[in-house]
Amino acid sequence: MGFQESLKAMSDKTRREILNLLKDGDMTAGDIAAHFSMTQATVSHHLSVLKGGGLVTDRRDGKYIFYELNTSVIEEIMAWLIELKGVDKNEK
Amino acid sequence: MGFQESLKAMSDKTRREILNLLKDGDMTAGDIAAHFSMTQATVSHHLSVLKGGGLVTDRRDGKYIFYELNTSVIEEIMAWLIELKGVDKNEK
DNA sequence: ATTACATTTAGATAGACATCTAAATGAAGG
DNA sequence: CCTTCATTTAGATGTCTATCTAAATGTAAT
Repeated sequence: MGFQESLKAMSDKTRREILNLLKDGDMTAGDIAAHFSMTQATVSHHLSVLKGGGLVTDRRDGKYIFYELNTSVIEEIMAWLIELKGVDKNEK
Repeated sequence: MGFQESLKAMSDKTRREILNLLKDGDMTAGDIAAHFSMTQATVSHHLSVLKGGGLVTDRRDGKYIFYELNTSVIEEIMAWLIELKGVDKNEK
């Protein structure tokens, strides 16, 4: 699980929408899938890509599997972007 | 040119390396290509994807074409990430 | 004009990916 | 245990993408 996988995971529209959903609190796989018009299997695939990129974690609670945003990876990406923008070259 | 294209552009390792190169100042297509072991044509393709995502701009100067980082798109992405991290749910 | 140099475009190919249907796993309740 | 519900896994398919070689474009210098 590295940068590559995290950014690949974020680069899909459906997956970004999943992240936006999760922003407001944990959700079950079923509830997440209900927000989309694609198959549950497809959404499950997207969830596993997000998990592979470290952007979400999952936990089982009885019959349900809850997904949760993992913000630490988001911070890593932000750190890279800040570094990329860098100190303005004209400032020195 | 939208979010989708910007993030897709960033989600490739080679292209991220190009962005990192450009961080330290503008470069010609040839100089950029020289940093990689792939064909100049392939690097040119990556540059056009980065351009499509608004992450770089290009300008011709005589024989050479210079590429330059465009930081405004980077800021847009950062804004989304900040929004995504959001106010900590436990804080309310 | 002709040659040389810098870069892109065209066309092809192999591998990756989003999506689907159908089958498998795993947990809870009768 | 057997059924039902929640979710994932397997296998297939069409589309997208990274890469290559070869050809085209654009610019400068002779």
